[in-house]
Amino acid sequence: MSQLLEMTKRTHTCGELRETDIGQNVVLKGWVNTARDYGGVLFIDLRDRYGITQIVIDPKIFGDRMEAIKAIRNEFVLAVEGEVVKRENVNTNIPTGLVEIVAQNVEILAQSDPLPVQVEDETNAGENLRLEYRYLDLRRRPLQKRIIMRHRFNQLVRNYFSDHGFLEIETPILTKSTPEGARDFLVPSRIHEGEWYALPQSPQLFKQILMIAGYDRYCQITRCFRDEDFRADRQPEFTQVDLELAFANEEEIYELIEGLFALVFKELRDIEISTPFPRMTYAEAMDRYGRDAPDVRFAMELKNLSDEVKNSDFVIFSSALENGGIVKGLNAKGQGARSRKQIDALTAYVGEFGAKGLMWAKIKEDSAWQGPLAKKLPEDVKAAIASKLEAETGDLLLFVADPKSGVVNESLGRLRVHLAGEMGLIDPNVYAFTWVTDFPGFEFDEEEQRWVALHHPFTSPRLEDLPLLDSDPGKVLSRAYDVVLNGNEVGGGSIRIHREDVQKKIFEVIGLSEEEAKAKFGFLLEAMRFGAPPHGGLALGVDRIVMLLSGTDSIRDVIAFPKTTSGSCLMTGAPSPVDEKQLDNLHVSVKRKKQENAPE
RNA sequence: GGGGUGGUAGUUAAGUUGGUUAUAACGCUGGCCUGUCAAGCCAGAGGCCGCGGGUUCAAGUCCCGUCCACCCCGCCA
Repeated sequence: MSQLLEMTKRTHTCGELRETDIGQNVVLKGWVNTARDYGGVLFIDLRDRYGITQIVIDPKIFGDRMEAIKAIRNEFVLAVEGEVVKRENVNTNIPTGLVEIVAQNVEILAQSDPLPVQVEDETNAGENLRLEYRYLDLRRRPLQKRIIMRHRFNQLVRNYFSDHGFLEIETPILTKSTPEGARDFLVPSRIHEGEWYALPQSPQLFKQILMIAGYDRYCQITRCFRDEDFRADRQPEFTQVDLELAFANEEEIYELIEGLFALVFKELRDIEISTPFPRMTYAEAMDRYGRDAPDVRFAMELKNLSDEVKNSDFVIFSSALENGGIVKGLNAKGQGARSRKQIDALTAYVGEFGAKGLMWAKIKEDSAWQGPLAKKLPEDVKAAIASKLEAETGDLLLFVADPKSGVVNESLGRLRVHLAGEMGLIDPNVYAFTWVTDFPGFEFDEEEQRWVALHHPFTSPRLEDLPLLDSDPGKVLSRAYDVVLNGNEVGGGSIRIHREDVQKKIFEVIGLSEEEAKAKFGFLLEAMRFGAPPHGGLALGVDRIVMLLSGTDSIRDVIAFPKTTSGSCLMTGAPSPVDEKQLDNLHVSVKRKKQENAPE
C-alpha cells in the first residue's frame, strides 16, 4: 500500500481543485505548509508551487495508522489520496478554499529536519541565511512569483523576436579577453600553457560578426560576466537580452524595443505603456536632470543658473564659474519648513557625490529670502534665480556650484531623486520610459591621460562628426542610445561601425596602437573587409527589468541563485580553493597570503 | 581601495551607567483538545553574546584587530 502512492501519478496540483471537482477521488503531492493537530481530526495544508489544498485526516478512517500521521511536520513531502468534499468552514483566502480532501491514504515521501528559516510569505530572516538555504527561500511564494515572472518574460522575449524574424544564436562563453571596459573573469587554458580564456562581458563582437555573416537579425538571452565590485543591482554574472540587426537604423530599433516593452508590461502587469517613448539627448538629460538616466516621473528639474549669478560677487559661485564650472539649482516645492538639521542631511547627501557644499534659501512672504544666501546675493540676482526656478512662498531652493560640471550634475541630479522620494513625488505605479540619445563618443580619462570610449569603441560616431575625430574627439557625438525606465538604465545600444577605416581611426583615438588593435581585434577588422553591412543593436538588462517589473529593489530577488556583494555563493561556498594538482594542470601558481603567525 | 549599518537561543529582535541566574516572540520537544486555517491552552529544552586580543575586581556592554552580510563611493553600462 505505502509504495503505491509514490509510484502513482498525481491527478491534480495543490492549486487547482474547485467546487466542480467535488466527489472526485484525487491524488495530490506536495509539501506540508502547516499541520494543525486538533486532537482528533488533523488538518494539513499541502503546498506546491501552484497553491495550497487542505487535507483532512479523520481518525475514524485512519485508526491505528494515526501514530505515523502524527509524526508529520512542516515541509515533509506527502502523497495524499482521498475524496474532494465541500468544506464545512470555507477559507476565502485561498483559491481552493471551498473544498478539502478527506484523505484515505497518506504516504510520507520525505521527512524534513526543523527549518533554519521558515517557509512563509513574509519573512524577516537575514539575507545570508536565506542565501545559504536558498532552496527553502525559493519555496516562499513572493520569490516563486518573481522566478515565474522571469520565465514568462524570457518566453515573451523569445517569441517576440522570433516572430520578428530574429534567429537565436548562441555565442561562446569561453572567449577572448578585451582590454576596454570592465575587468574580465579569466579561465586558464590547460592545453595552452600561460594562455587564458575570458568570460564574455557581452557577446558584442560575435554579434557584429554574425551580421557580417549574413544572419541579419540575431537575438540571444545570454549570460555576461564582469569582475568588478557589486551592488544591490549588480552581480558578477548577469543576463541580458542581446540583439543585433543588419541594415537597421535607430528608428527601427526604437520601434522594436518599444513594442517589446509594451507587450511585456501588458502581459505581465496589465499595464498599458504608451509608445513611442519620449526621447531626449544626452545633453538635455544632463542639463535638466543631471543624469544620463533621468527619472521623468516627476518634475523638480535642475536649472543652470550660471548666467544669473555670473555678476554676483558671491565667492562660491564666482570661483566655480571662473574655474570653468557651473552653478545649478532646483526648487523643492513647499519644503521651506525644513529644519537646519534636515538641510544639513541633504548637504551630507550631496557630499557623497563630490559636492563641497549645498547652498540653500527658503522663500518667505513677499519673496524674501532666508538662509546663508540671503545677504550674499543682490536683489536683482535673487529675483532672476527665483524667476527661473519659479519660486513661491514656502519653497526651498537648493544650489550646487563646482568647477567640475560633472560634480554639479551628479550631486544635484542624485539629490533631485533623493528629495522626490522623501517628498512622496514618486508614484510607484507609474512606469516612465525614455530614450536617451546622442551620447558623447569619448571622454578624457585623467588618470590614463587618454580618450576612452564612453559606450564602447565599436560604436559609430554620427557621420557628420567623423571629421572631428582628428581635431576634437571630445565633441564627437555617437549613435548610441539608452532606454531608461524610471531613472534606471534598462538597456543600451548603438549603431556600430562597419567600415574598417573608421574602426581603425577609433582605435587610434583611444590610444590603441595599430599593433595592439591587430592583436586584440584583428579578426573584426579583417571581417570588415569582406562585405560588412551597416548594423546596430542593443542589450537589455534582464535582471534589472524583471526586478522593476516585480516591484522589488534588489536584483537578488529575481535571480534563483544569486551571489553576495563580495561575489560568494553562500549555498555552494564558491569561490573555493582547489587542489594543487588542478592548479599544476593549468600551469597556475598561487601566491599564498602570508600567515599572520608564520614563523619569522 | 574607502565610508556607513549590522552580527546575542534554530529564527527575528531587546539587553539601562560595565555588576547577581542574559529576556521576549516565533520555531522546536512533550501533554491536552473532533472543524482549524497565523489554531488554542499547559509544560519543557535550547546560548562560545561572530571570532581573536586588551582594559577592569567584573565585559554582551568599553578599546584594538579580524571575519561575514547588507547599503553607498570609487570601479562598472
